[in-house]
Amino acid sequence: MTNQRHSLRAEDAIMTTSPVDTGGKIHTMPIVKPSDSVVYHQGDAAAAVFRVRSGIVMAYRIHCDGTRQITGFFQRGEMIGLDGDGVYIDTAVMVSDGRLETIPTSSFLSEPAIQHEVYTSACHQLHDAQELIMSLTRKSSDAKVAEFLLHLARPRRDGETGLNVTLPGRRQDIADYLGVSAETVSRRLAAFRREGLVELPDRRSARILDIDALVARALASRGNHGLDP
Amino acid sequence: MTNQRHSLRAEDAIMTTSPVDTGGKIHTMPIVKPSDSVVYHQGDAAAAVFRVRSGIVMAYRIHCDGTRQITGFFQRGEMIGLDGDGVYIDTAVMVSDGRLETIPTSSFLSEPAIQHEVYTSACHQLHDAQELIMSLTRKSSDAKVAEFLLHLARPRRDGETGLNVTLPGRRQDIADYLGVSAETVSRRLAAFRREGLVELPDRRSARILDIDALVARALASRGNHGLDP
DNA sequence: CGTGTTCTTGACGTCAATCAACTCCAGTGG
DNA sequence: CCACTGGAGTTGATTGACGTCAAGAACACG
Repeated sequence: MTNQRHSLRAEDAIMTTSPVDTGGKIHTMPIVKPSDSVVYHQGDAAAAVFRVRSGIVMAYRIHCDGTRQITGFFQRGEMIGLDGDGVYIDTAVMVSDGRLETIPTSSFLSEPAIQHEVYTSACHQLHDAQELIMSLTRKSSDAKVAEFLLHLARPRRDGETGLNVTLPGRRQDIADYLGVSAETVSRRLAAFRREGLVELPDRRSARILDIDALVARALASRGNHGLDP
Repeated sequence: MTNQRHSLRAEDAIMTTSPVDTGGKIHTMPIVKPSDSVVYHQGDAAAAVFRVRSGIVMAYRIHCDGTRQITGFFQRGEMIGLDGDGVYIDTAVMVSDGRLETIPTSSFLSEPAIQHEVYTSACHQLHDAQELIMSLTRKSSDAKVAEFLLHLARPRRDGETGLNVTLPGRRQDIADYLGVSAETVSRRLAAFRREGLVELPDRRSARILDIDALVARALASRGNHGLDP
């Protein structure tokens, strides 16, 4: 129903799944991954988790009816590839060029410190997933898009009057993350532009002009078009 | 917007937060918790995780606008109270009488086996949260309710022609889990009853009569009322 | 400059929230 | 035993938001 073309170069996955084991040493050197390459596939045996060193990674799952749900965008410092039963629960793809650190699952069975770090990361992601659930079910499409822009702006604020954000993917990618249609994303962005809340210099970037107004839009829940009494 | 009355007896929480530390022994005796009592509160310092021994526990979060999102129902063997930063990320309440095992967080710093078990549980919950995200955003209310009934029936199948499930909470609770209104839950259940898919002996239980038809309804995505070609 | 992809914009239909009655209990007290 | 009460559930009518379909515009590619 959504997009069937996942635009992934499958051959890139080869260099991924082989964990870099530097002769007994557990901590591994970062591997370079080009844009659009697959980090790991949903359902594959989970040999390692990865820590993002640079670039943006997106994780998604394919529904039985072919629709795609993007479960998260990950940046520097975040862990991806967590599993519970030795199998990856989602697919991870590079959205831009970047570097990843490989941490074999065998290593954190022996090293409690690493295990604790991975555990903490899992809890954070659980927290994020629950936040996403709140957003997806209780917010209007308007609020979803507004919140999404603010979420992107949070880590990278330029101290200027406006905030520049690079949109991680096409309209359809954003739509698959927010659980709306691509047309709706387009409509809401256009509305924000018309009202002077954002500028849209090109397809992959946005510039926030009125952050307070955007925050107000992000907080509004279903059918709530103003402030509460 | 949803319900403000959380019907919780706050005084019950007292016996909860004190972890049962039997003189240096880490594994703890189960504590008895009556229905509607609070296991822990969102935002409280996370002193322990809990394993459910009997009864049903529900976890929820309160949105800034007062709406409630139930993040899960937990039964025997499942872990609750996971955190990443020493603070509970949701509130847990007993839906029925039950017993809980208390596992102080301090203990699984020293015991890797426990930590690994908690980590595995965190990953499972992450998996469940992502499944919930898929359901919430891509499915019709019809499919949500059907899937919910099947989810409840999975752990406790009676080998008979019909499957009896006890509904964990009122209509509003189910609604807050599925991200729909209570009226919609009522309507969908009534529709299933009218079509002979389920029986509703009383308010807190359901009996699945035609599980295949229910599965078909659960798989249907938005606007898909029949089979695919 | 042609072709395919991505984005935008409009028209229309549908599903579910909302509001509002009404019913159905469980508990309470006369 | 029955009226009263309040919460839970059901059902109907209405409305709005968003998905879908479709056509066009903007952009990227060779």
